[in-house]
Amino acid sequence: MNDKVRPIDVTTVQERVYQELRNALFQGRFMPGEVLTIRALAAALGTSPMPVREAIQRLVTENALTQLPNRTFQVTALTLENYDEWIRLRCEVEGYAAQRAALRAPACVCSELRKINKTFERAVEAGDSVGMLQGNQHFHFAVYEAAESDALLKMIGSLWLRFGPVLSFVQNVSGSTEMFRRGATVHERVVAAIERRDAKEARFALALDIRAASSWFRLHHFGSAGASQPQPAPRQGRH
Amino acid sequence: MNDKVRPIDVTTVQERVYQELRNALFQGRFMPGEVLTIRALAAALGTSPMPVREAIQRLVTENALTQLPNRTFQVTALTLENYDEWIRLRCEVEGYAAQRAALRAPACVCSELRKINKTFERAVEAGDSVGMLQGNQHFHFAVYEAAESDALLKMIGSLWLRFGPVLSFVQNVSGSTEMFRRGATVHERVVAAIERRDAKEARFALALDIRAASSWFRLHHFGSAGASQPQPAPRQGRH
DNA sequence: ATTATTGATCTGTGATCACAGTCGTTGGCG
DNA sequence: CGCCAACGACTGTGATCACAGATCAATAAT
Repeated sequence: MNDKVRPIDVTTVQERVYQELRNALFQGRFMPGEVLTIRALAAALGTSPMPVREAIQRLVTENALTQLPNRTFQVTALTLENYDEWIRLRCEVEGYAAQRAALRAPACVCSELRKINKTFERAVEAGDSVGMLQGNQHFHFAVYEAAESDALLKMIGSLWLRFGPVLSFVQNVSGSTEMFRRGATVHERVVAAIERRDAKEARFALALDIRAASSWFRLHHFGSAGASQPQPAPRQGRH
Repeated sequence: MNDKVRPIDVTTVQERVYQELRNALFQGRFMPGEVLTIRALAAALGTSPMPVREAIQRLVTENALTQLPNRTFQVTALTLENYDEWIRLRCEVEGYAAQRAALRAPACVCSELRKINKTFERAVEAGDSVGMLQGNQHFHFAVYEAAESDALLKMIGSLWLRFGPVLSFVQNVSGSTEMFRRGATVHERVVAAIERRDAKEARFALALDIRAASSWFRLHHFGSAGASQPQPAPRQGRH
């Protein structure tokens, strides 16, 4: 019977709405601070408000959306005050993931990572801004998947949700090419560290990548004023 | 007019349900693997099913509850396979919080921490098992609050949610007194490190505390061997 | 006596409705 | 001309209902 019909999607409508909103946030299709209404989303998604409100509540729990005192929802806007806070958290958690990947990843993933980074580099040289963002994201998550921890991967995905809207803002800023080009170099450094199982260096290099990109973002997003440099050196975890 | 009436709770019913369930999980009032039904909870809480399902969905996104393929909900049961995974994550994240606390905390919080730890020690010596758990939790979160990061605090709370049910299981295991007594000693080591702003040592000591407690828990919860015993909760779920 | 089937009951899910707030606009009054 | 009040069009929230799938139990058939 398997040759006659194929399995269909049996997931909940609410789950699909959640995934759709998540993807949209990831790809920066929403602006930071943008107001979302349940009914409008329901109409756009072609469902009733019911699944949408549950999906929205889940995103609020993840801090991807914020509920104002008016009880209206908006895409969480990173302020200058808590921007560095989030970046440092990312350095810790994603650095740990890289460290774990260096200890666990089989050798074959390194060539895979290099291939992904090559695609990323091509997008950079071509000036394809959406390709850059996607390539960068693709590389990072390939590393995190190599850490082989569902819990960790989920946590990182939750962290990235808050930066998706920021990306949308940076898409059309000139000068990003140079920044991404340096990023590709650091990526190679990460892969090399994973290849020789140097967990400490993998962690440092990945945190460096985040820190470099974040300071560039901060400069163009908030302006230079008040910009405090994140911690001078990454702290190594002990085991 | 302020002297005639006092402010009342204007939060959403859904929010209150969420907090109530969260507290219940924190305090280990639910068994790992216990099955929860929306209607039963709604009746127990005195509301309609509507706020409950939203609260439950939020807890599912936090991995505090799990939705089976049956689409029924159960309190997430930590298996031997992913137990260590969660513990290592906790060591990283909570260790980072301790490190941050060491760098930021004003001196006055150290005396506060010592006071909390003293209360904890008294509960240990008195053999008050719920007092031990509460005291331990109280101390840890006092440290994490000293890190002064809402995002971090929320993330840690989310991590602890999964260990609440485990605590309920360990409450009536003999020999916990000795374990907690050692914990109080390590707590003191954490405070000392924070006091002299030794971030590295604070991180190490706090991770040590988690690791020591977790290996003790694992021994009594899963048994010494790799064989994981069937979950202590009722029946349900053959999938 | 044992197995298979059917029926009742309970599960989550989605839609719809009612309601109480909030916001913006428009109308009328000073 | 400017300000304020009232109205109307939104918002999220909670309750209720209808329905499909799953579970369990009792009954019927072998």
